[in-house]
Parts: sequence; C-alpha cells; structure tokens
Amino acid sequence: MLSVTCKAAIKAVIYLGSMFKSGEKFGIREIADQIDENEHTVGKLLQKLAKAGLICSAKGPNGGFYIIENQMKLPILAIVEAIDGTDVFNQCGLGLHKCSAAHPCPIHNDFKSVREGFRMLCSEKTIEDLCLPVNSGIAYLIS
Amino acid sequence: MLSVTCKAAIKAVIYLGSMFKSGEKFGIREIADQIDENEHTVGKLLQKLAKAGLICSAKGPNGGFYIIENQMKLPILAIVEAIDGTDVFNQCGLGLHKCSAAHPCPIHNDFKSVREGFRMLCSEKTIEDLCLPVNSGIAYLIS
DNA sequence: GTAATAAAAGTATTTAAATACTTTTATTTA
DNA sequence: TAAATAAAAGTATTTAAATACTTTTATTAC
Ligand code: FES
Ligand code: FES
Repeated sequence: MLSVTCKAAIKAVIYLGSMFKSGEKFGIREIADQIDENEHTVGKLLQKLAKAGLICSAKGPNGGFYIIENQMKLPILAIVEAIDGTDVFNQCGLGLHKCSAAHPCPIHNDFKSVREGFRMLCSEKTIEDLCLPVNSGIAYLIS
Repeated sequence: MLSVTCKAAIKAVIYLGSMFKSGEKFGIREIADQIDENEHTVGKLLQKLAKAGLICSAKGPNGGFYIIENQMKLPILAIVEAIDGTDVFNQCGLGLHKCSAAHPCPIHNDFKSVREGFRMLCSEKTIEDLCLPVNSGIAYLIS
C-alpha cells in the first residue's frame, strides 16, 4: 500500500506529535530508535517533511526535529503526499495506465471503493488524532 | 497494493477466461500481448499458476495455456495467494511486524477495515464474474 | 523415429527502493 | 571567535523485484 519510507514517516511524525507537549526537539537517531526504523531512511525522510513544512527542524546544539500546533492538525494524507505522492490514491487495481470510469478494468468499481476508503482514512485522521491512543498507551509505534 | 506480477497474473487469467468458450490454447507471447505486459514476466507467472492448479498448460505444437470450467469458479484471491502470498491481507498499515488488536498501531481499526474490504473483493469476485464485463465490452484488460 | 513447437526451468541483467556513508552548513555555547 | 553539535545534502552500496536470455523437456505431426 504505502512504501516502507512512507510508513516510517507517519510513525515519525506521530512520535513527534506524542512528544509535542514537552517542547523538546529530537535527533534523527532518537526518532529512528523510537519507531524502530532505519536511521538513514528516517534522516532522509525527516528532511523531506521539514522542507514540505510538515515538521520543523533546527540545526546546531540542542537542535533537532519538532512539531508545532498547526502541524498537529494536518491529516496524514499530507505526509503520504509528501513522501509517496498521490499515485496510491489514483492507480488502477489491475495496473492499467489510467484508472477511469470511461475505460475501466474489470474490478474498477469495487477497487475504487477500497481505494477511496483508504483515502478517507488518510484525509480524516490528523496527527493529533493518532497521537491520542499512543499517549494513552492503547496504541504503539513499535512492535 | 499488489505487485506488478500479480496484477499481470489476474489480467492473464481473466484473458484466458474470456476466451474459455473457444476451447483454444494460448501461448505466452499472445497472452502478454493481449494484456500489455512483459512477455518474460508473464511466462514465469503462468508457470506458477499452472503449477498451483489455477490454469492448465500443454507443451508441444498446438500447446499453450488454457482454463477449464472449475478454474473459472475460483476467486481472484487464489491468484493473489499463489503469486504474492497472503501478506497483503495481514500486514500492518504502518509497518509493525505483526498486525494485532492486542498490540495495535494508531490506525489499526480503520486500516483493518480497508484491508478487509480488499480481501472481500478478492474472495468474492471469481474469474467468471470478471470475464463477463470483458466479454460484453464494458471493461478492458489494456489501456 | 525425426523435426518442429511450445512450455518449463534455470541463470543473468536491469531497475528502483532502501540503506549506508561522507561532506557541508548552520547554530549554539563557551 | 573557536569548538561542538546536529541537520542538510550529496554520493555509494545493497537488496529485491522485474525483465531478459538460454537451455531443457514434453508433445505433436509428419
Ligand atoms: S480502471 Fe482499474 S481500478 Fe479503475
Ligand atoms: S497493527 Fe497496524 S494495522 Fe493492525
């Protein structure tokens, strides 16, 4: 569904969100540890997210990545778009070059429903929403 | 969602199904052409499907791949399982090693619904079902 | 039985994602 | 201002999927 990098990105941002109240900044190493993902992958992806304005970064001593109130309100759709792009929400389930109702593949209607369900999930859930269960200990970012 | 190979497999089997009545057998080259997929990929995948009993094959002159009545009744789930396995129906949406309600990720419930929707699609639609719209010209296997 | 045909099988190459490494730049603190 | 810190950026390697090539085996037709 999503790339390894994109799933790591969502977990990284939720981690930052769950630490939002502390006001702290977090280094690449620490974030990678907390979400059990590859350090280098996480480094690259955090830079992309910062450049896209989805998280904030600060260089130098006491620097690191952090998230601000406005960013907490963003849907995870924003993260998916920044990392994987919008293909996942538009691609044909059987690999036709273009998904369209005018020239559909045999599973078009049913697949479109599934795909729209996933898009809905991504556009309705905000970082803030997903931090709640993590903060209250009923959902986890690591296995 | 599914690998390129798996999507090609579904299209290949639907193509064979749509030609079922003719009683003909079809070569790798012809099938690959008809579904606009790589010839080598199609060759490999047809062998796997034949070995799994999802389609039939015959060597020699006038040989090729074909499908029989019983096989037309199979859900496309059988194809997905033969090519990609069952991971797609069990994996965590955020990449945790194991998806479980006891140790869920923050999107577990919603993602599980989406995933179940896709499984439902795959287990309810049979080859036969998906051949109908192709035969009546309202769905297509190529762009 | 020989030749032709087409799948089966095994191996090799290509490509893109993921992961790893290195250098540079900005910021803070002393 | 100098040293330390940590992100930013660029490059390289690894890995797995996809694609390409080659050889073998089974079947048919003559
Ligand atoms: S055309 Fe295949 S999903 Fe829309
Ligand atoms: S634990 Fe993530 S989808 Fe179930």
